Amino acid sequence: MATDTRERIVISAMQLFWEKGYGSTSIADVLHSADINSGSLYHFFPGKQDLLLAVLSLYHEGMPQMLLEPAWHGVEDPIERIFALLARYRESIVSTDCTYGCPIGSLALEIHEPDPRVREALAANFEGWTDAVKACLDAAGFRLPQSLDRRDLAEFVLTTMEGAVMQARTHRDVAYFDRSVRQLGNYFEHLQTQAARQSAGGKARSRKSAKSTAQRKGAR
Amino acid sequence: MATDTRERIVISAMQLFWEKGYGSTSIADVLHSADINSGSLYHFFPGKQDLLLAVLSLYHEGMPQMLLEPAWHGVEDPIERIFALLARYRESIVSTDCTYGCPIGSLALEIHEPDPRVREALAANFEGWTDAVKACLDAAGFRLPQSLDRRDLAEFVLTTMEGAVMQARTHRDVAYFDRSVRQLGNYFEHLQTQAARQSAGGKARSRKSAKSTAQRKGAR
DNA sequence: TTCTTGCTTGAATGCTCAATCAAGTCTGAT
DNA sequence: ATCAGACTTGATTGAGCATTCAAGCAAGAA
Repeated sequence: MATDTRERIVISAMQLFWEKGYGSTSIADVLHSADINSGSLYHFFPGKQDLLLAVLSLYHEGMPQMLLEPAWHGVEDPIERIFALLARYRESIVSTDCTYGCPIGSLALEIHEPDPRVREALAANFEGWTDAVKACLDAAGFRLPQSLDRRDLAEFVLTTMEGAVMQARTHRDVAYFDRSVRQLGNYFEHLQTQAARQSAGGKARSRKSAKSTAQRKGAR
Repeated sequence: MATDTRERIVISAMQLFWEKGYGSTSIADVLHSADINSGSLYHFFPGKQDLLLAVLSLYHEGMPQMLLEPAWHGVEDPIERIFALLARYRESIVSTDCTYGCPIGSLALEIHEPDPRVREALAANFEGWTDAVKACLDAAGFRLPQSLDRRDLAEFVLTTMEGAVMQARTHRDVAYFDRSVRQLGNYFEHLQTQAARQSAGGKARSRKSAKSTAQRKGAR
């Protein structure tokens, strides 16, 4: 069936781009992996780049089912969910012997002169990721300081994940990932004790704590 | 002169790998940029990969002069030096219209099946970077908690830089870099107030604070 | 049955690339 | 002056690449 072929192509490409990168994956690789001929591929996709766009779409649209749901299964606490998400990436690093990393991050750094549509698709993937983390941070409510911008922190979680994956892959050692995540955990603990202190003090002097909410540093 | 040619080749390759990446830079690009013929290049380097190794060596050996000294000129405070280093990367992002990032990070994620020597050269560059940051953290002495592992934090600074650069490049917007660095700054402030609290309390109950030093979480 | 449309086949095209090599030139030592 | 070794020249090779295309197939509509 036609849909089936198209799907096989995209899945094969997704896997190969993850393993070998975009540039090092040839169309012939995809054809072989999906067990089709070049004509079929070019029937569905004008060129290699459009195939990349389809892969990035699949990552974006599949994020809830392919990434978030498995990571969050059985985890309800919003802050735990953030670290469960990071743990999911850890598993993926370990299960590939520290050779593959975050597919989006790898593509983002590999492609130096991206077509605007590719760049936007990459950015949309990052955006979706941080949105998911931000939702957790919002759900954490008063456990985090009110003065804290939750989107900034969500972006920082992504920053940590990507930087940590990069080092683990380069050193072929998950411990590099673990140590960075532990530092992020330490930061979260600091933030939570700060929030606890503020809300404890806030009951005594509620007018002042209201002021500190307005005090947010970075207006976006 | 011979040395001159070799140097021109490596400098050209360094620039091109940064701009276009390793895979997208052809030998012909290097030949044109260095204004030489292929025979000369292959006289000095057995192949393209050896040229990459030479570039990575140059980054590694040139780090003090090419990166640290300019970044730290006029900055003495060790913690300020860390953020001055990050500010240097910020400049480089801005001056390339958010198109280029950290050359080492880009290469680290671009090259998927690296020759062991390439992987080690990349790792050595990261190591050199974190060593430099760790030296700052060591110099910060009691301003940071004694329970804190300074190498872990140094790695976390690199993590932040790489992740922040990646996002700024992908979104073509330095603000992403700035926000992550600001979060790191916030973490540093927390650490410093924690250290201040501990050392203030430590004077009163010095035996207990000695215990908290031994309490370090992550034995490496 | 016949036609149309969506899909498939796989050889062919033309290009780019890393790497090679035989023939040189330049330099400094003897 | 002669020679050796270091370096340079630039055309050439051959492999791999993305993409094209003419020809075919299958299945539902008319």
